[in-house]
Amino acid sequence: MYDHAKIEKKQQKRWEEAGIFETLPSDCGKKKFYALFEFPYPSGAGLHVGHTRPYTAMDVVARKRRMDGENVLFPIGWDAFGLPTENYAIKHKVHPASITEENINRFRAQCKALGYSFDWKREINTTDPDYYKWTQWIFLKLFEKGLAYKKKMAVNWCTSCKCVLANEEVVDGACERCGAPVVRREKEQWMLRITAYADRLIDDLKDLDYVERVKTQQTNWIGRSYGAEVLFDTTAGDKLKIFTTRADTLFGATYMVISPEHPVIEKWAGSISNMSDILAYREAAAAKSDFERTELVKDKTGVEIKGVRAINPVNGEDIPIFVSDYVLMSYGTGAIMAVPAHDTRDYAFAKAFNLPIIEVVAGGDIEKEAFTDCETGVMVNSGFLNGLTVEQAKEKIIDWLTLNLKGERKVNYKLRDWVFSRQRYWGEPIPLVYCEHCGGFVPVPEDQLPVELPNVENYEPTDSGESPLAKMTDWVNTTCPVCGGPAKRETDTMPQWAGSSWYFLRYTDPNNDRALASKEALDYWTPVDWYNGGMEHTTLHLLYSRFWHKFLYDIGVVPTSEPYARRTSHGMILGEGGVKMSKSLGNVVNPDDIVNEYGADTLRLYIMFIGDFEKTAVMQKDAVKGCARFLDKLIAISEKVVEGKEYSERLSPSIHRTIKKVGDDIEAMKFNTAIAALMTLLNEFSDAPQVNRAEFLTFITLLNPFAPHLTEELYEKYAPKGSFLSVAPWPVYDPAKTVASTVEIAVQVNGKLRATVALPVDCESQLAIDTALADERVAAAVAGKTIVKTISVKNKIVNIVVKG
RNA sequence: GCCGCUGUGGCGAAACUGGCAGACGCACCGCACUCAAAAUGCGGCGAAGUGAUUCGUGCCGGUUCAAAUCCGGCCAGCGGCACCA
Repeated sequence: MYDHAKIEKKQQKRWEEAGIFETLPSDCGKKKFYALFEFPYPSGAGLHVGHTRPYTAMDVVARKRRMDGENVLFPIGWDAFGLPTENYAIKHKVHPASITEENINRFRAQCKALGYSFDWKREINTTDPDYYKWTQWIFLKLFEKGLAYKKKMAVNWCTSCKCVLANEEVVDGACERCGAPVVRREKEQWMLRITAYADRLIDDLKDLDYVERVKTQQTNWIGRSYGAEVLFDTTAGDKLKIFTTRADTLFGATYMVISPEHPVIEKWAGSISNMSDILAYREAAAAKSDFERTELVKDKTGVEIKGVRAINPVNGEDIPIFVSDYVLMSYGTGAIMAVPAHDTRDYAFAKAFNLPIIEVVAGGDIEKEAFTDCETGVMVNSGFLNGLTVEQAKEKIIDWLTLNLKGERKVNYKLRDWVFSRQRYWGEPIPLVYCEHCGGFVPVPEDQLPVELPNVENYEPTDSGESPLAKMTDWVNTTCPVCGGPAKRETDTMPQWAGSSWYFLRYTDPNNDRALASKEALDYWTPVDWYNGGMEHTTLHLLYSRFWHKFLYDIGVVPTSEPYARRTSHGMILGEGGVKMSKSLGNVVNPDDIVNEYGADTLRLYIMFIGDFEKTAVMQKDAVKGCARFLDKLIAISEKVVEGKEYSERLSPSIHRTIKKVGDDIEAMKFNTAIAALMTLLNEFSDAPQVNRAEFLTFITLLNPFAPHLTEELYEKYAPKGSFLSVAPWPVYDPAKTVASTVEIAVQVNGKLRATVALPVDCESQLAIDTALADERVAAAVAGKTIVKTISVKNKIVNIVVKG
C-alpha cells in the first residue's frame, strides 16, 4: 500500500501551481474540445458517489483529449438556486446565500480531492448577481420578442413547496422534488412560449449525435401529431371546432364531447336546459387532483348537454354533445368528435351511455372492442370514402373538408408552454415592473440589471400563493422606468431551470460584464462537443436549454442553432443490494470515505470499472479492492523497470493493441473494458521476465486519465523537471504491430469445438484446413465419415462438416 | 395501454460486422511464505460425469457449416409517457 493521501495532495498542488489544466486562448492554434457534464446543485449532503460517475468519465475524456493535443475546455460551476437550500435556511434561520457558500466550499474541496482537471479559473455560480444579470437579460429578450407572457390558468401547485410547478416537474401527480401531492389552482403565471419551437426541437434532433433514447424521449414528450380541425354546426347557432388525427372516420362520429372547462358552456347557457347538472359536473372535475384524474382513467363519466345538438358535417346526422373530463381543455380545441368503433375511450364512453357504435373501417369486431389498429383497413359505411384504404381516405377527407370550408389540416403537440414563475425567494427576480399608468408590465432597462434579490427577514412561503418578496414593500414599490410614475416590481422568481439553461455559454467567457459571453469566445467554443448528463433531465434541463439556445440563435447572440453536438447519458449508481441510495435507508456511499481509505485514483478506477457506463450499476464496496490491488501491482512493477527505448518483441503486440483499445474505448465510453485491457496488460508485464522503460512509460500514459495521481508520481522519476504526464502526448500505435506472428485458431467439426491449432497470421485456408485435419482429436472426430464441406475464416476458425 | 431498454457463472460483467461463451475483477477453494494471521505469490473456479464427452447466454420455434448475436412468437424486470383525440 502506498501513501495515496500524500501523493495525491502533492500532485494536485503541482498541477495547480503549474496551471496545466487552464484553458488556452482561442488563438493557440489547437483544435478545440469542449467537454461538459451537468453542473451540480450544491446540496447540504455534499458530493454523492453518484456524481463521481459522470464527472470521472468526462474527466477521463478531457484528460485524454488534452494528451491528444487538443485545447480542452472542461469547466465546473454551481447551479445553486433552489428549494432545498431555501427550506434549510428557513428551518435554521440563516441566509440561503451563506448556506450556498458553505455547500459550494465543500463541493469544491471534494472535486479537488478527486483530481478532476477542471479549469478552476472559469468557475461559475448561478446565484452570483454578475451571473444572474445575464439570466435576467435573456428573460427580457424573451419578453421583448413576445415569448414570455403572463396568463391566468390552471397550474400545478405543490402543496408542500407552496409554489407552482412546470408540467415537466410533476411526476405521477406529485412534486418531482419533494413528492408532495400536486393540485390544480387558477393563478396568473409567467409563461415561456416553448411551443413556438416545438417543430424545430423535434426536427433538429435528427442531425445531432445524441444517444437514441434521449431523442425518442424528447420526441415523445413534445408529442407532435398530424391531423385536422373540423367544424361541426350546432343547434345553438355557432360552430364547435374539434381536432382529430382520424378525420377519415368522420362517418363513424356518433356524438361529441367537450371538456368541462370549455367556454361554450357559458355561451350556450341560454339554450342548455340542464345547466345545473353540467356546472355540478364541472365543479366535481375541478376538485380532482391530477393524481385522482390519472387514477380514475378507467371509468368514464359525463353529462349530456340537453338543448344543444351538433350536426356531423359529412352526413348531416344530428348527434348529441356530452361534457366529460376525459377530454382535456389543454390539448387540441378542448372538444372532440367521438368515434366509438375506432377509439378505446370513445368505445368505453359509448358503452356506458348506450350510444350507437358505427364501424367505418372493416376488419375488427366492434361487438367486442374498439378496432383501433386499423391503419391497413378499408373504409365502409362512409359514403364517398367507401372502398378506400385508410391512408387514401385520410387524404380525400381533408381535401373535402378544406374545399367545403368545414375544416383544415392541423398539427398539435402534447408539449405545453413552460410555467416559468415560482412563488419563492431563492431564485432570480423576474426583471419587470407593473405600471398602472403604462397599462402593464414594463421591462427593467438593461443598464439597471441585475435586479438583485433583497435581503428579507422571512423566506417562509405563503399559502396565498404570493412570493415572500411581496412583503418587502420597500423593494416592491419602485418607479416606472418608462413614465417615472409609481410602479410595483414583479415578486415571483424564476424556476431552478433558468440559470442552467445557458450556463455552458458563460463558461466560454465567465467574467464578461458587457455580454453573456463575447462573440469570439462563442464562435470558438460553441457548440459543446460532448455533453454528458442524466436521463432524468431529458425533458427538463436538456429540452429547456435547447429551447433557450435556439432563441438566442434566432436573435443573433449565439452562432449555432443547437447547444450540444453530442449527448451521452450515464446510468444510476445503486446502493448495496441494488436499491436506490437514500438518507432514509442509510446506504448512501460518501466518496470521501473511499478516498480516505484507498485514494482518489482507486475510486476513479472503480467507478469507471463498475460496468457499462450507460447502465445502472450496483455499488459493491468489496470490489473496490480489486482496483486498489491493480495500483499496488503497478507500483511493484515500477520498482523493477530496466532501461530500454523499444518495446520488447514479447510485449510489443499487446502494447500496440492496448493503445488502440484504450483510446477507442474512451471515445466510445467503454471505460470498463479499457481498464480491463490495462489490467490484462499489467498481468502480462508481471509474467514477462522484465519490463523496460519504454513499455512502462506507455503503460502509465494510458492509465493516466483514469489514475492521474499515481501515474504522475511514477512519471516524475523519468521526466525532466517541470514536465507533466497529464499533458504528455498520447501514445501512438502501429496497426501492423497489433498482431502477433501466430494466432490460435479454433477447429470445429459440425460446429462443435474439437481443438485449437496455432497457425501463422493470415495463412492460406488450405494450410489451416490441413493443419486442422492433422490434429489427432479432429482426426478422431472425422474418422469414418465423409467430409461434405470445409469452412475457413481467416485468423478465426475452421469448421469441418461431415456426414455419416 | 403505448414507446424505449435489459435478461449471460455465486456476484459485477466481457464477447468487433454471426466465428473458441464467460475476458477483466470480486467472492470462494487449494498450495507456498508465516509460530500464526494479514498482505503477497502460484494454481483452480458455468453444470453433470472417473473419463472421452454431454449440456449451457430468460422461454418456445426458425434461418445458418456456425446464433448470446439474425428472424418469428412468448415471459420477466427496469425506465419514460399516459383519457394527448
